[in-house]
Amino acid sequence: MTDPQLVLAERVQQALATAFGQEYAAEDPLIRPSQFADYQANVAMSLAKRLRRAPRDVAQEIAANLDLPGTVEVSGPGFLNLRFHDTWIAAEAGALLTDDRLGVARELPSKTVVVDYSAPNAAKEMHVGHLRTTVVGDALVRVQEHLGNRVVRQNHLGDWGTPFGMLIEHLLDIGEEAAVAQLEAGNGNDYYQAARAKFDTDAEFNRRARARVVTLQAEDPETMRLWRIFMDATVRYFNKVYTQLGVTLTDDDIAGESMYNHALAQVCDELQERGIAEISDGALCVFPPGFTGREGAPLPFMIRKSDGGYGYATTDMATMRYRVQDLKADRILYVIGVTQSLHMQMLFASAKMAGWLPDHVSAEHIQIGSVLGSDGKMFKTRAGKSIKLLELLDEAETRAAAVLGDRDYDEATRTEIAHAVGMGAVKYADLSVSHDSEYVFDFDRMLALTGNTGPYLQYATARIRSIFRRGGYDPAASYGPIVITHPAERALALELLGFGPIVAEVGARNEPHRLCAYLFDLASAFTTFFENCPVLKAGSEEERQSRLALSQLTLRVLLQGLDLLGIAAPERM
RNA sequence: GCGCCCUUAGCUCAGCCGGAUAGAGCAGUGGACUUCUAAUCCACCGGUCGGGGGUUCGAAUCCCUCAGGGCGCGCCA
Repeated sequence: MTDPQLVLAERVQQALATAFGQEYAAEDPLIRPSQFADYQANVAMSLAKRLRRAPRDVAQEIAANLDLPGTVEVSGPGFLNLRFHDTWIAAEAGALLTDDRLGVARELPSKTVVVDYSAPNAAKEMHVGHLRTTVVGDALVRVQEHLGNRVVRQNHLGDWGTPFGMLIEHLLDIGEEAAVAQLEAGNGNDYYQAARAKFDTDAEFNRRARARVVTLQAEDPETMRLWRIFMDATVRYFNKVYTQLGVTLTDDDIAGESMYNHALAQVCDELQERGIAEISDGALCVFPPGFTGREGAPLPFMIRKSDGGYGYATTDMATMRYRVQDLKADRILYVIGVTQSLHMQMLFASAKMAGWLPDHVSAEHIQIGSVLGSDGKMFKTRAGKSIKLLELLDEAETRAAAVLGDRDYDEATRTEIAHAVGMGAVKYADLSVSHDSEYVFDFDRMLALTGNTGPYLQYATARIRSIFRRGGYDPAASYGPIVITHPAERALALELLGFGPIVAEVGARNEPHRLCAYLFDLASAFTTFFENCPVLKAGSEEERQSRLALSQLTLRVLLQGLDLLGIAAPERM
């Protein structure tokens, strides 16, 4: 199976070399999708000036030397309209039938990709934003693994720091059992606020909380026991969210801030000794070049506060070193909110100064945009409180069940479908918009069965399965060969060839929304095919075999694509 | 004050490594159901791509500038 665009690029480059000399063989042929053909090449116009010839002449000359499994025509000021032969498309699509990777190439050489995502903070509210970093991160992880890379998931939990003093004291106040119950139930927010309120108003509690921070830092056994009780209960809640969502994170992927506690002093000492960090106003800071704050003053990346405490900058530096030196990362993806942009830039710059982020390692901040309510502001309830994630997910399933209407399913099947559709809707909404843009959360829109939604794609797979079921065919059996006789068959087959390239692109650019757009286009192409080309009632056995093959391929690509997004597709809807 | 991001159809968003007449979904209007799941489809309507300037054969896309909005900016993480 070959990427159509690559085929065209190679052929056009050959033509360039033949027509204008070997030095043009590596020229980018500027292959782009076209509304007038399958693809177009725009290289003639960009080359015209250098060749001192009219663009149209250049285009003519390329066309004359072009050897294609298709046709070429010069158009407009110098566009090359490229069109494949039907037989070529049919043969390439046919090759997918026996390719269990559906045209997705493995990345060679394989890389080690560390993906930092989800990272809820146990000492802060977990909100819809965490849902998005989790969902997007998990999709990126799935794509990277499918591309053959070694993926190391890192759930950088906020599980350490000064707030844990008051959180532990509050646990003692209300009792371990009550605390665990509250945390497991996902009421960590209420828990935090109760602790906070006492911390702010109750002098005695405040004193205890501060003292508790000290024993925590010293890893006093009893304090550590309490801390573990708190964290275990909290993690059980996180896991509930992950399980319901179908996220691949497990306890093995937890690599929270506490894990780096021991490295912090050494990080600071080393950076100070090497002159990379300096004392400023009593705090130890790195001043990476190019960052300025008020009045042009250099902006500090503070790795030790003046009171000797450490902040997240310190932990992040230790984390970077660990990922590069111990995990042997080739790429590190930080799937973190866009609001952390400046911090990330300073982290990367500081780590480079320290030599902990060498040039051959690529650290990338996958900026996650905020999720907004219908009022265009941060997604909250009317009371201003954050919405609890489990409640939100449950509501998605309830609404999904309602969308299913009165289809004739038994209760268990119904629940199962509602679960898949509800989660698919929520996840697809997070994934189908470019990850760095904000978007407005809207149940009605994400659960719609029409348009670019998860349920629409799931429904598309259910319909295809229905064809096989109705006809008594097995979608896993082999069909074909593929013969193209109708434009809708042609368009569908060509679309199928685009799966491998789009997955590679998503892996390279970390942009799952491109896969969403592709799958939606594919589903649309299938619908057009479905409307125009009877499968079971095809005119001949040959035609039926061909159309079954196209249907089977579409189903497999949709399922594989949805799986890469972390979305399950029910057999029926 | 400094820095980053955003502004594309009534709404929600793509497109932004420059390429032909700027796309999709929803909403609106008009069609298509004795069906391979009509919950799916088709067509139409709808935009001076925030304003202005520049680079270019060609700009939604690159550069400058202005306006409006968001976010961040030494001791929270």
